[in-house]
Amino acid sequence: MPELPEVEVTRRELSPHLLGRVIERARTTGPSYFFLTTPRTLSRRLRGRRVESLERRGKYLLLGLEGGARLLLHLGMTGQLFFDGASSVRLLSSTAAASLAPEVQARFTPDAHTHLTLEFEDDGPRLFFRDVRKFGKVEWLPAGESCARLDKLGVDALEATGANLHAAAKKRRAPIKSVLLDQRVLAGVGNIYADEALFLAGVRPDRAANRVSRARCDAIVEAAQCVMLRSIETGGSSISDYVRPGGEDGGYQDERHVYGREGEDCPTCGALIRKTSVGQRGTHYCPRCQR
DNA sequence: CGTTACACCTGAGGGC
DNA sequence: TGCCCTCAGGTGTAAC
Repeated sequence: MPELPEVEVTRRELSPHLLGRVIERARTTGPSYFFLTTPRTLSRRLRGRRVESLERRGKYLLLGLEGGARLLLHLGMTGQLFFDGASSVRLLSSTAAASLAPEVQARFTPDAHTHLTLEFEDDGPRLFFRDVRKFGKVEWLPAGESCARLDKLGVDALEATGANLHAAAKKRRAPIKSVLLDQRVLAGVGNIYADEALFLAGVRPDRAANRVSRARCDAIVEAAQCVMLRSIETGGSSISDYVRPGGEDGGYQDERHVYGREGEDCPTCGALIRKTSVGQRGTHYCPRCQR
C-alpha cells in the first residue's frame, strides 16, 4: 500500500505527537517474519527509551531513540501506523465494518493484526502498528549500526534527478517501469506513482529502459516528484488500507490519472485506459498518450 | 551481473 | 451460501 507519499504523510503527522515522549512498554504479537528482531528483544530494548527523531528513507521510517539506537519500520502492503482514538472502517475487520451503518466510523480497538503497540509514560495516546498481511517490518538497529536494507537504497525519489534514473536505465533492457520501481535506483517510488509518472511523462511502462532517452528520464523523474508532492499535500492515497495516523483517509485516490482506472477514459485524450502486467505488477496506461 | 518467477500472508471480490 | 480463483500499494531470494 504505502509508497513514499503515504510514508511521508505518516512521518509528518506522527512526529509532533511522538517526539520527546518516553516509551513505558511495548506490546507485541508472537514471533513472525514481521519481526526482524524478535518481539521479546524488541520489547526489552524499547522500554524506557525517549523518542528523539523520526526520519524517512524511501519507504522506511526510522525512529531515533535516546542513546542512538533506532527502530526501523516498513509498512509493507497493508501496514497502518496510528494513534489511540483513530476511527475508520479501514481499521476494522470487514465483518466488524459490515455490521456498522455506512456513515459510522467505529473507534479502533487492538486486534490480532495489531503487531506492535507503544505505551508511553505520559499516559497519552498509544501508537499502534497494524498490518493484516505482515509484509511490513520492524527491526531494532543498535546505536551506530545501519543495515543492509537501508544501505542498498538509492537516492530518495524526492531528491533525485533525471541523471540518476538515466544512469541506471541505459544499462538495462528491463521495462522502464521495473527500473523506476527498483529501490536501489530511486528510493520511494511504488506501483501507483510509477504508473502515474509514466503517464504524465508520456512513456509506455514496458519500453526497454535502455531505449528511454535522457530527456525522457528527466520528464519521468519530474513527473514522479510532481505527483508525489501533490499526493503528500492531499494526505496520500487511501485505496484499501492506508489511513493517516489520526484515522483520516488521504485524498490522492481521487486525483489518480490512470492507476486503477482501466476501462475509463484517459483524462487527456479520451482513449480507453488499459491494464496489463509489467514485471508481475498490475500496470495502467493510456495507449494513445504513452509511446 | 541482469532478469524473471515465486515466495511470504491475509482478505476481498467475482464467477459458478 | 459456499467454493475456488485471482488480485492487492512490497521486497527478498533462487534459478536461469
